[in-house]
Amino acid sequence: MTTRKEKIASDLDRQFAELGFAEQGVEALRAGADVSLRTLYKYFPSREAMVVGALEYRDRTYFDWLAGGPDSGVEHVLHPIVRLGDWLREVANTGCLFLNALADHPDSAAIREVVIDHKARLADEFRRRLRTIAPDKDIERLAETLFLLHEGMTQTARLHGRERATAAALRAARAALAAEGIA
Amino acid sequence: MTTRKEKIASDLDRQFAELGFAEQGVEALRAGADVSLRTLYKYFPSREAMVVGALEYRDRTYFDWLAGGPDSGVEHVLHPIVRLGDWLREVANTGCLFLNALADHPDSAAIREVVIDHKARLADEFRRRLRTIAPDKDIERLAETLFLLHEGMTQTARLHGRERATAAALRAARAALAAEGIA
DNA sequence: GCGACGGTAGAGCGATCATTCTACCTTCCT
DNA sequence: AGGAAGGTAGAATGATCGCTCTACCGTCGC
Repeated sequence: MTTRKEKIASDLDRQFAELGFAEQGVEALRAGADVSLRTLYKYFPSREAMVVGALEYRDRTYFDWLAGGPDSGVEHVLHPIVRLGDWLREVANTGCLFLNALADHPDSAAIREVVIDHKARLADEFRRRLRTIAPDKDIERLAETLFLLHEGMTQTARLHGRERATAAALRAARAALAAEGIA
Repeated sequence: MTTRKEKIASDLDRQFAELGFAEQGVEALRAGADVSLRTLYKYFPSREAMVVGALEYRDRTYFDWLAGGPDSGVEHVLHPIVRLGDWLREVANTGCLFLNALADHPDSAAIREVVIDHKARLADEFRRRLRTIAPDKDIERLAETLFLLHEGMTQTARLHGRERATAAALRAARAALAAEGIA
């Protein structure tokens, strides 16, 4: 079931991703979501709430999108990085939506919180997957490395292109796994 | 010799780094640089020019700052990553100034250009250093990987802390070098 | 039929922004 | 001394912003 709020949040997310945060006023967001200003403010009572709503929407859909793929082995661990490559192909390549939001609203505690939550969830995803292939090892350092590669890939894709960034991230990830004696 | 314009550019850079781009109006920039509005506009005739001026200033100083350190071996190659750790300690930890500028002004061709130039120069720095330790190898893939780690480290430092991000980047860089049979 | 309800359109408000302009001051060359 | 050059302070301007408000409309149940 898609609620009306969910539909609007999806439109907001798409607009922020395509056009950035700074250059997108509330009136433009309203037009893009095809609702009246009053209705928009009913569900998101301030511009900041619209940004938070869009980020929360993307947080939800991103982890759904991550599901599937190989369910064991090294490929299972590397799947979020491969999948990020697909994501970067589908959406406009303007870097990480969460970090862009942070850059545009450095003083908003609510936005900072949702960004940190999303990134923490992503780091946990890597830990969870690593434990499936190395249950008796300390995988914390590897999890940090994979997270770093994931972040770097998003930013690098803007400058070096998606394919080269993905390949570099995967190469480095495999080397890091090998260096720790995994796979 | 420090020109007046250079001094103002340095003040702009500091202010953008500490407080971000979005929340810093021209009047605040003027106060921070301790000049009159007219003088500020004389050297930087628009707000966009102020952003470009600050980025160009940082581009210049960053490569000066990078000089020094070990002048051969793997440590020479990894020096930009180590040095980035120092940089992240000195300045406010708000991510990469260049990518933040891009996030805040997605439609400005001038800003996009200076960002891309800076990042290309950084990638070249890694290529140059790699050639000193592996003159007869194809180091392009390694250069891409080191660049990716550098970018990822900046972003990860905001969330995982500077030390852990630096350590993860260095570990992954050494593993990548080893995987390619270097060092 | 009709009133309540939940929606729309869009004008209006106050604040803030980038930019320009006026008026004055200091410094230094001749 | 005098005047040009180049600085200052800060008010004025016009545009834009986030947000609120008024007025109106279609669709229900009864």
